[in-house]
Amino acid sequence: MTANGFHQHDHAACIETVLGTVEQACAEEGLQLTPVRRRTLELLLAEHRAMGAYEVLDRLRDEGLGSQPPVAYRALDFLTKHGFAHRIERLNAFIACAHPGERHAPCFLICRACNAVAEAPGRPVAEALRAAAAPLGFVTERVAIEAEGLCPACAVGKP
Amino acid sequence: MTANGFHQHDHAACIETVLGTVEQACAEEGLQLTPVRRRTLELLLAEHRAMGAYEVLDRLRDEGLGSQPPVAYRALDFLTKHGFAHRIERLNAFIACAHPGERHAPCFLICRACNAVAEAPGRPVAEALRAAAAPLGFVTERVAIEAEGLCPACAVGKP
DNA sequence: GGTTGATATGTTATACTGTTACGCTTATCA
DNA sequence: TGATAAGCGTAACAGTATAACATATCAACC
Repeated sequence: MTANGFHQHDHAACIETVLGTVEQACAEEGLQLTPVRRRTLELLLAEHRAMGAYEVLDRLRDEGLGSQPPVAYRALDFLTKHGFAHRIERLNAFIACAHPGERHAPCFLICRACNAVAEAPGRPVAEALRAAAAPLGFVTERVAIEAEGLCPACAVGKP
Repeated sequence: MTANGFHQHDHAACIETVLGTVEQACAEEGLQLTPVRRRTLELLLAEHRAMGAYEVLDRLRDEGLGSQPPVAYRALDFLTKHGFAHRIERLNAFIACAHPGERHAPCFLICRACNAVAEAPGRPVAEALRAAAAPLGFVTERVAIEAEGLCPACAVGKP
């Protein structure tokens, strides 16, 4: 058991579930979940936090799965492009998607104290953003919605 | 006249207005609008677009106002900290605030074609984000809300 | 006047993040 | 079988950001 979305949960089971979902999605869409890509996703899932590209690269290198930055960036690009992972702009880091398969506009809550990142239901927020953009004639394609603050655990007793 | 917020406007007048507002705000709050800080703000205002820190630094260096990265970063930190400029996470860049003084949760529209950045009314979006975060026990302190897409000018004819 | 503390700046070095470019391998398919 | 595309390996480099330490300035205070 470890923290995810600020809550305790069965970590191993959640990894299995997500991996299975992603495998299925790749099969259905003809995407190649190659060893590097799969292992990268597994690393993100195992950590259950936002990881920098170079942090991922270090792990991959340890396992003989690529030693140069482009290897990690390509894998992360693949994962983010297909919604299996997300990029946290504020942290220049990446996190495994908590709900792969579901078409969702993610929104992230970043704890400034412990760096935990939770994925919150972002549909209403994304809609509000689109609504704000439309009057200006702006065509919204992607959104990055991130809140920084304190997670429940860190909010207790910390100013 | 040049583009701001995807619209034409009187550029010189808008620079004057903002500078005046910021000067007043600094006076009232006892903040030091030093030469480097003031010039940095002027640069951002004159360009009326998101500028990278090193781009700002190059200009400052040309004018003998500091030649090393920390100089630019400190000035930009000061401006963003006090709401006179904003950081665009998606671009690793900075832009002068269009409405200094007004307490506002900014939300940005970034054109992926011409890189123009507009500041849109973000209050409803920020509120929606807070509403999404609260049930998880997250205490929101700052928000970064950015939309990427096409501005009105670039949306015409471009796919 | 001199001291002290707070704030801002100057400077060096370094760390972190991301991309370009090129070549090789493999899989696929006409 | 040859052409094409996708993925990976590698080297080199470009862009972004900070740590650490020195210096300067100025106001408050004794």
